[in-house]
Amino acid sequence: MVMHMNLDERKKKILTTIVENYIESAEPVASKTIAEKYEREFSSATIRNEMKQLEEIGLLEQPHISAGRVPSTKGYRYYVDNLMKENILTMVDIDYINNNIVSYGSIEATLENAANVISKVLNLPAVLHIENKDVIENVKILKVSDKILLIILMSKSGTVKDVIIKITDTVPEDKIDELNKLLNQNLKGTPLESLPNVLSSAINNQLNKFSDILSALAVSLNYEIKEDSPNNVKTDIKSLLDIPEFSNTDKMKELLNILSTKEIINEVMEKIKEDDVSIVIGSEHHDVLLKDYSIISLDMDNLNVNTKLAVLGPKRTDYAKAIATLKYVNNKLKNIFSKNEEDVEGGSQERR
Amino acid sequence: MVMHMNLDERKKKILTTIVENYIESAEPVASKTIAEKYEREFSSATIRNEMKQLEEIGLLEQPHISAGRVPSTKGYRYYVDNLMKENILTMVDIDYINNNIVSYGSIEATLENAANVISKVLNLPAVLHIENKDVIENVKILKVSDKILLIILMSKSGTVKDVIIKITDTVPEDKIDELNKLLNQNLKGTPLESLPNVLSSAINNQLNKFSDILSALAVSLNYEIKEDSPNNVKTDIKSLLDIPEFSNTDKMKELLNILSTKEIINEVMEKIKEDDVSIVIGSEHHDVLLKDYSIISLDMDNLNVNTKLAVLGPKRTDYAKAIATLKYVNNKLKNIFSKNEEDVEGGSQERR
DNA sequence: TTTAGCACTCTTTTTGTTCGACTGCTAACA
DNA sequence: TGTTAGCAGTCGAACAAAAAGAGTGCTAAA
Repeated sequence: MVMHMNLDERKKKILTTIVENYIESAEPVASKTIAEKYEREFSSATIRNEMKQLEEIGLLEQPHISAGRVPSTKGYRYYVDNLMKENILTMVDIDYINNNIVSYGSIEATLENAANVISKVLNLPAVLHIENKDVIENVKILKVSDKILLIILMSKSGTVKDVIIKITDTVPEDKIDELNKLLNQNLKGTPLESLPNVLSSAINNQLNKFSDILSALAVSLNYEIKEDSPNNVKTDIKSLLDIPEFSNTDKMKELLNILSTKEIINEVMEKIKEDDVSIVIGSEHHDVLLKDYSIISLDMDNLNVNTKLAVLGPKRTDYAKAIATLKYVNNKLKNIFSKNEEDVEGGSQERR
Repeated sequence: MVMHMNLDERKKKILTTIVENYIESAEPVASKTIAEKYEREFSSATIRNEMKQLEEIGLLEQPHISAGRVPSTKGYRYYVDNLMKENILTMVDIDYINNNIVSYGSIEATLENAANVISKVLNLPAVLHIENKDVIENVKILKVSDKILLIILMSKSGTVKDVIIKITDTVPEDKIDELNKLLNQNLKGTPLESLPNVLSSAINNQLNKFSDILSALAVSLNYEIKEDSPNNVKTDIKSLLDIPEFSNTDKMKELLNILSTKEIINEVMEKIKEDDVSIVIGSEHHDVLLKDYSIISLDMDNLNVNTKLAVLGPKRTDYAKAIATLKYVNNKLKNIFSKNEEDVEGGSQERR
């Protein structure tokens, strides 16, 4: 995907200026603006000539003949691959991140919070995709009181999920022991994700005499998993409305539509593969609906959880800042998770 | 608040038509439209005379001289108090509600889901306010494994909250028993809401030798409570954008602003008192920011949880449908909760 | 009391005009 | 050969004027 093309220094300068100017202002950039920026190192006429050539090789576009130039998808690509300088986050952003990236109870909650922080810093929607590869190691049933059972699911990696079940009739101790044994046999090695399915098929087969207890368990787990599976999009709509690209209703609807269409987001998330920040710009997307959007994403593996985090914005996104933010947050998260690993990872229970 | 005023039948007819027409179309209603609707039972000129009188008593307004009429706040009020017929929900809506109002694990989850359903049916933002008056009855600590403790909080009403705590150093059995005793002494009778505060002050006093365990508990509870306290607003932004009142960016921002301003929403929620559906229209609100909005709300008490559910819309809201929906959902919820009560209430653990 | 009809008002839509922002090109210049 | 000043040309944005349309209020008559 990396774009090579031999541009002379002046063309690089001009392209850089146009991209960065447009990212900031959302207005097409005129030759005069560039000439002034370089204090008339070259005249606007010269720049016009250069711009024309840049347009011919497809790096720039002109909304209409009497307008300035705007980067094309190829233009952004060239900029991202060759011209962009590393962004240094402002102290404000760094402080915000430092104060807000913290460890919550569970890995999931910690990551959700991180997605929220990223969305706030970049003022763009952040999409979080968590794939929990953890499998169940051990099941424990405790009788809390006469009519309350506690089922504790411990996973291979050491995380714990627990569910409280209220039952109608008292169950004798030995029955509970039996169920405990059976559950261990049936569930050991089951990935957390497929737990509800495995459980419901178990209810229909060997374990049907415990169907009361187990279906209560299934309902509760199902709710949790149902909750998480619609892609986890974090964004502040109010501030999105301030972005010129989304300040009209139709564009806003388009964006919301993209964000709520599982298929689109899933396809995007699945394609994230590299273990670093990756960027897909406008028409580089497979889906035409995304032709005006860019996605900056990060693939990170923490413990047994494969996490993908993506930020969706207009093509005119501050790529450098987005990358810097994702990387910085990622490092913070790595610290948190590795520290937890040392101590004894996690703080408490899996919530939300 | 109920409005009385002697209108003759024809005026009532006309007012009703104007309100209902405007609720449906969002366009000022013209005399001609009304005349046609009644198949020229009376001429448009007659209706114009009537409309003028209705305007004089303050029930109608005219956006400008050559426009039709729009109900004033007083007009809506008169309609709601005297003219409105009971709405019969469509089969589609009833089916949707029947299929989606179900009991989830906890009361909170069930109510949140209900708020979501209401928001979907009415296509308006729904605000949920849960005030849990339940107090802690009993605390139990279980040692799940060497480094994992489970703390179970049972409330007076029988609901259960539990938290898993991972600890660094193994704690001997007798220490745990001691902590358990102390916790019971300290927490019994504490309302769930003030748990984090009580806990953190306990850490600073008698219980400070268990601060490791207790602060982990506090963090986890804090997260939960922090999550819930920003008022629980359920809405689908995408479809809100289709409502004429919110289809421009500024109005949308205003709405989002209202919904995210705790003070406004809290004040509104606190005022909800009657044990039935109540309606506040436009300028009847204390807060001028709400002058273009109406709130239809429901106060329901389930078990130990005082629940208030409000729907916020433009003044041009379909009040009859809103009322019908709230009532219908409320009945469904009452069924669910009373059934749970019988069986053994709840299904499982408190989640989310 | 009702109503037909018309003058009047105000908004919305359309059309026309001007203004300004840029470019592209040409011709001159270094 | 590359650079630049200058100017004609293009197009959008802003503004103004004109026309169309929607409704009312009022008058006068039924």
